[in-house]
Amino acid sequence: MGGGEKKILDGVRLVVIPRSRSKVDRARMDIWKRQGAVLDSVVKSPDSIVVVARPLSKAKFDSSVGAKYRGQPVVRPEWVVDSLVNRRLMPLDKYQYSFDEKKPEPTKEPEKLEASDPHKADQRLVGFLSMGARGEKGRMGEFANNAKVVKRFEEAIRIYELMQFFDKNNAFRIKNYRLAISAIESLDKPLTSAQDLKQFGLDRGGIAQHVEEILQTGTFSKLETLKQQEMGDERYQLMTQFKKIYGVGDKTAYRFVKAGYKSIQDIVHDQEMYASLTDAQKLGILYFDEWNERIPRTEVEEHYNFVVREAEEIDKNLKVMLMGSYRRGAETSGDIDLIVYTEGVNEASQVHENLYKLTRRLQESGFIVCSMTEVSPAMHKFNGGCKLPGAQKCRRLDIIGIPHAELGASTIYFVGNDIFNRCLRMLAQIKGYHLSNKGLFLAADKSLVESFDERKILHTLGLDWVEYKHRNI
DNA sequence: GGGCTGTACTG
DNA sequence: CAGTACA
DNA sequence: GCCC
Repeated sequence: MGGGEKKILDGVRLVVIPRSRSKVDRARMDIWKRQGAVLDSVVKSPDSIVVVARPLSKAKFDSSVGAKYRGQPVVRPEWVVDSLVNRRLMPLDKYQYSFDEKKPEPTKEPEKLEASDPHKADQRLVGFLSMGARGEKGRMGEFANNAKVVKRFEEAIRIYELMQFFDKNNAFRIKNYRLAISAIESLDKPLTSAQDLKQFGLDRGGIAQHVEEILQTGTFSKLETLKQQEMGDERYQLMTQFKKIYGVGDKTAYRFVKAGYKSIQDIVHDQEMYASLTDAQKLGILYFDEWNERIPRTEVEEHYNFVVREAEEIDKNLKVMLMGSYRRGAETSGDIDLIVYTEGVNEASQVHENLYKLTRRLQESGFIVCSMTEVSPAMHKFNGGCKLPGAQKCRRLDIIGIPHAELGASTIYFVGNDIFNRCLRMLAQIKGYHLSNKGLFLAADKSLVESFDERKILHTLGLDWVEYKHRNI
């Protein structure tokens, strides 16, 4: 994060209509402001540019912009986005908003990217996304404060996660603590005050206060309160235990706690309750121990090699790739994540059928021992369990079948981690795109920008390549 | 007070 | 549709 | 927790 580069929108007055307070719109306008734009609610100057953020009728337009409208340029938001991406103001006429269009016609590709400088993007998100690309984490001693704050926040997260089963939803609080942790971990210098987190926008607000408290007093009063609450509440420990059963989320775990169960045995012994469980949950109980064990990296590779050999027997062009935490370099994984595709095959029915063929073959060979999803010629994905020949342990196996053309977007999705994906999707939204496992699309008309080339997807979002091992955010 | 990522499957 | 899962 |  260098700073001090010229602001692309310096002095540009924008009137954005309709006014919206959605998170995405806000984040987007924050970026514009940081790039020097002045945002007005009404036209205040002959130079004002009216940005129509969403399709709008002429009547609405007239009432929004009001009497002060003097024939200013009226453009689609892509004008601003493209100007930022290209680091210069784009010609307005190409981006004219017109009321009659059914779909507001967006620019196809955001032209050629002249520079891919994360600076122009939401600094906070990009800061997190480039985590790990930074300096060595040597000089451990100097970073004691960083570690201390991270540890406290992690403890708080753990307790908030327990509490949200019973009380209100802490998910977004938890998310923000996680983002703060990522920010601190990406810092290339010792943490001495919340000011050090300015580049992430965390130099004021609740998180900043907590950071200051921990740095100055070594204590974190909020955490102490949380610990008090956790202690002496057996329900929390039980919830955590029950939620480790595959297929059991918070609602079901809460049901178990309400029923007074103290162990998984209690669930099985209650015939009525057991009968009410889904097949997946019953498997989750059956394989409780094995599925909560970590799988060594080398064993993940053995499973992969087995599947690859079977796939080759079906069709030389049937490709299998290892995804998930393995791809991020983890020494152990919770499950085995595979993508399968067939060279040159994009048609949905064929994609599904090829996944079906592979799954059937793996079932017949005895590798797949159980399944949580229906195995049919129309399957999109497989979730189940597998065992290597002669092995004792059943491992969780996920396979998704994808059109070859979607390899890049699918890889982003399936390599993860989840937080990385969420940041990326958020960043996409802010920049007027929509990112899913199927591809990167323009938000305006859902037209495909890129799905095959992972690099291109990141690049279009203003990011340089992010190594898989740096996606653990 | 309300929103906060996006998709697929089960029952 | 709610619940759960996947990243 | 953060932002409007």
